[in-house]
Amino acid sequence: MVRKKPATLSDIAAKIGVAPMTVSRVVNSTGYVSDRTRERVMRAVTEMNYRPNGLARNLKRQRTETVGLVLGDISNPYSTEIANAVREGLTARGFNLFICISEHSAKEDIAAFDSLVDHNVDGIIVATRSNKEGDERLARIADRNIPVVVVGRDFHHDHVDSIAADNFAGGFDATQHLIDLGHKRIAFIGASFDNRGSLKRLQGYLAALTEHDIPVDERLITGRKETISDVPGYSTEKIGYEGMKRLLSLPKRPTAVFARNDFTAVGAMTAIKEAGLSIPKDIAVVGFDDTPLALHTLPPLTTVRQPMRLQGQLAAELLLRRITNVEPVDVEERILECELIVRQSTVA
Amino acid sequence: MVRKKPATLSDIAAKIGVAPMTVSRVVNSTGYVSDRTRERVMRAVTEMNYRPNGLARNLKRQRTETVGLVLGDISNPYSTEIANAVREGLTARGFNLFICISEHSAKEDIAAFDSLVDHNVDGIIVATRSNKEGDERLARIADRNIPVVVVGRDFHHDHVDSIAADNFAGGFDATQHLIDLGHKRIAFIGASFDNRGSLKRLQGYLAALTEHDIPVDERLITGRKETISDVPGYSTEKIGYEGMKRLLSLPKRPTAVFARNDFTAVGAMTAIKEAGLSIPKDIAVVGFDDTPLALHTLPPLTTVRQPMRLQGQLAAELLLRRITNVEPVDVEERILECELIVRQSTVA
DNA sequence: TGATATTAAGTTAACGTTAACATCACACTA
DNA sequence: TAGTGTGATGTTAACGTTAACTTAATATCA
Repeated sequence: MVRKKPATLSDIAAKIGVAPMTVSRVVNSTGYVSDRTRERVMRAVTEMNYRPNGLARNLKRQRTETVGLVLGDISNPYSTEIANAVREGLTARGFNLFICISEHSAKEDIAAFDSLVDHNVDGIIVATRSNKEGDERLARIADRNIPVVVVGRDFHHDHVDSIAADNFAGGFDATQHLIDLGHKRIAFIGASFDNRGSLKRLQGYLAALTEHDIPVDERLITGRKETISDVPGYSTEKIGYEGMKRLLSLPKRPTAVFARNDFTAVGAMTAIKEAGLSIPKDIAVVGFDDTPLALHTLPPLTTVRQPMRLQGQLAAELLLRRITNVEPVDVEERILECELIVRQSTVA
Repeated sequence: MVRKKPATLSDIAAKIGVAPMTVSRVVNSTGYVSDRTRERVMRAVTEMNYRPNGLARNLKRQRTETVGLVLGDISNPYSTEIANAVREGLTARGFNLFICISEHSAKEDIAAFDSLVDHNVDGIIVATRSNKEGDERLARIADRNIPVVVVGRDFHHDHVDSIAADNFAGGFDATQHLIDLGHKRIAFIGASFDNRGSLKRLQGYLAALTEHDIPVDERLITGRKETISDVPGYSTEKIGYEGMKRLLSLPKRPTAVFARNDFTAVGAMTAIKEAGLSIPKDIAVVGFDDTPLALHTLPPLTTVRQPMRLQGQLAAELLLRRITNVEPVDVEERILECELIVRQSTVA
């Protein structure tokens, strides 16, 4: 498309017969400029629809006042809440936020990192799941002393802060709650047994069973076997629904299910109700995340609340600390507590 | 924080005793470079952890291969789906996507536009709701011949393409469907009567009633009176729940409700079930958007599907057309059809 | 064998801005 | 009246890259 060249500082300067520097001073409200000159410049700026070229400005200034946030699948409340909290923390301090999406693939993770680095953002917050190539690139970025903070990602580096919810404890508590209610056959929906290496919620579930000498029955752990390229990365209603169907067809069905997240729990609940069973009498259900939805299921969903906003706030705070501090700062690795919210899907 | 200066082209060049241009050629795989030199450069690049400075490169090249997307509240499937579709369309063509969030306030809208323009993005897709100041700024940006496409935003400009779902027809069809089923007292949840000026779904509802000579009862239209600064902008389960409660307490309650979106519908369904009423026998429910959730409510939700992905795809396509085309292009203003999906929340 | 390509570099001058310094006029002070 | 301050500008040289041009060596061909 024919794009007439946008006006530059020099264009304005030439038009009214002053030095570009004078225009720069007006535009940035720095240094001395007489009222008369200022006004003439202003008029020209408006007339020519001038906007400073950010690239040139940032190149010269060596900072962009912009932060990048890399999210996986954005269609889940976790990403969303974090993004909002990060944004609030940053805009309050005058920083812009650019969000990049990488649908949980290493390649896209890297592409996102690179495009942010290429735009010279002042720092990066990463909230995608860990993967080998991505971690390597991230380490290289951190090596270059670009401030990086990871959220909910298993990544460690000399000067990368990390924040995560205590998913293990959350999974443990959820399962413990069901055990306390007398359940022995407790299912897990949302991942396969093979994911136990990386999925903390599943680990918590397994640990709780073990602690109470309840044997682990692999048939009770159901859900897509997760790979990094799964899209969406977030476990869905569909997975919950189908997983529950499978569980219901077992010779001896579970009396309780712990779903990996609320969406999955909702899908499971649908399957349970369709089978004509009652919640929690026949089968108790626990979710995870305490999304707004959890209040509006029938019955309302018992779930584990993770402090999503807090994670975002902290991420913004720690990143700004790194960006602003002249002195090197110590690494912070925070694990935040989760809270079991008991509702009627487990106790009538 | 102590940030040791990142290596530049010249640093590499100095280190191995060649001209910066030669390094540039290696890095960009352009022009002629001997194998020996190439290899030496490559080694130095790795050794010094060199990455080209995107600001400088883009400043020189006068393009960034980056597109900005401005979303309102990202915590709703509409934003999410559009973002994903846009992203797909762009990455396929080698463009990066930066997403900015503006919680539906004019101020933040403008801040987002500005920060994108400042980073010299090659084009902008705007999917936030219309507001006066924002529209003005957007017009100024379009005046500068920066490619702009709006999605679901009521904005018209000589060279800004626009895309939207036919929300009016969707609202009409949903209401028509309920009328066809014999309903006379049909409520609308999710906005107030005062929003009829801007809310197409509500207009469709009103038009359908009028066409069938059903008098409009303002008490049956309930929901937050919307202002631009509402956060989140998306109508929620809570609003649906509370709205339905109000409707149920009316002397003569409705026999059907059309909810502004699926979330609102889910909230309404909870309220209906809590009141011991049956869906659809006592009260029929229609939602809007056909989110994944709609399949997993009980009963499954009748809803209006709007082509979210398509909107995103088209937006990417039209924007790329503007970015790529050397010739001026005609304005495209597309209104996409919606589709009524009938499920058991209206017909048993 | 000279003419013409091809390969492999180097040089120069921007892209648009601003930090740092320089200049000059004028007012004020001792 | 010289000395100092300060207000209002201008000048220069980067920031890191690359397009466009130049140079020089080597290869190819009639």
